[in-house]
Amino acid sequence: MAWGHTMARTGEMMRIGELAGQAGVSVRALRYYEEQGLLTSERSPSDQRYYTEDAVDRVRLIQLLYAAGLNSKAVRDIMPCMDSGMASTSMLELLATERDRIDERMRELAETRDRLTTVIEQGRATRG
Amino acid sequence: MAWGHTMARTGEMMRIGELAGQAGVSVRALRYYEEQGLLTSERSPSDQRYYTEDAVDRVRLIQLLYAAGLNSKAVRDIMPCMDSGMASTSMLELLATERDRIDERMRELAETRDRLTTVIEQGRATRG
DNA sequence: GTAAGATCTGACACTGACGTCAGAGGCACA
DNA sequence: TGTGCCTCTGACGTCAGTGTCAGATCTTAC
Repeated sequence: MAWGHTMARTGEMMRIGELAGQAGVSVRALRYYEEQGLLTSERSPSDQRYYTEDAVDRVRLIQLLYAAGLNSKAVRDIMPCMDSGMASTSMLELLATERDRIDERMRELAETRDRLTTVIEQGRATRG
Repeated sequence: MAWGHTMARTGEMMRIGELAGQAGVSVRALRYYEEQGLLTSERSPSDQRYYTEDAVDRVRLIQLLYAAGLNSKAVRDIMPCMDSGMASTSMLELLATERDRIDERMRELAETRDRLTTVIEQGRATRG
């Protein structure tokens, strides 16, 4: 599976279905991520996408960021620093902003959970 | 503002615009909540909605539950127990399930925040 | 009584992250 | 050389939580 000089790595690469399976997302989602500029792929001469193992972690990170309430644009903006570990001052601000947003969401979640817990305790007490 | 025997409370009531303002949501959202069975209102003879003060907290709770990732149906299902403090066994299970879901979301958020923090620290170290 | 603003009921628009389908082509195995 | 599964692009569908608009009615202030 080496289609010439365009290949980056000679290690085993996987096609989109396998990546989807390993990362626990749909094939459609992966194509969508690529469309949004969050994920890249090598293409075979017949335009089939091929990925390295690294892509699995990357996809999981994307999912984490989505789950944290970031949208495609926000994810696209911060992915470069997540990759490189390098960040300009403005990037650092962006990262800090997103982190603060996550903290805020965690506070809200904690409040909601506490309210649910209260009701649960109350209900258990009521019915012995 | 007493339109007869249908009125529940003689205390001051507010119209939809004021509730929206106090609860920090749009008028449209309030009508949607009612449509979904999450919020009720007294109606004047000319079909204008009137709310008591309690509605403010209720709307905030709805928002909290939405923010926690519950959809309309889930909110509708658990609101009765939130109101009454009473819950059947199956209701308690439902509440516990939702609480566990929230715990899981909090864990994910914590992980994401930690990863962001790592990158931030790294970036700060890199540029002094 | 009249003008201004709030509210009413539909109903269609929109956004984001996909699902789903159609029609065409690729890959592997016999 | 078929056959069965995978993948491709493109495009429309979905779902939730609204935004927005139209046209009518209500309320409030002067």
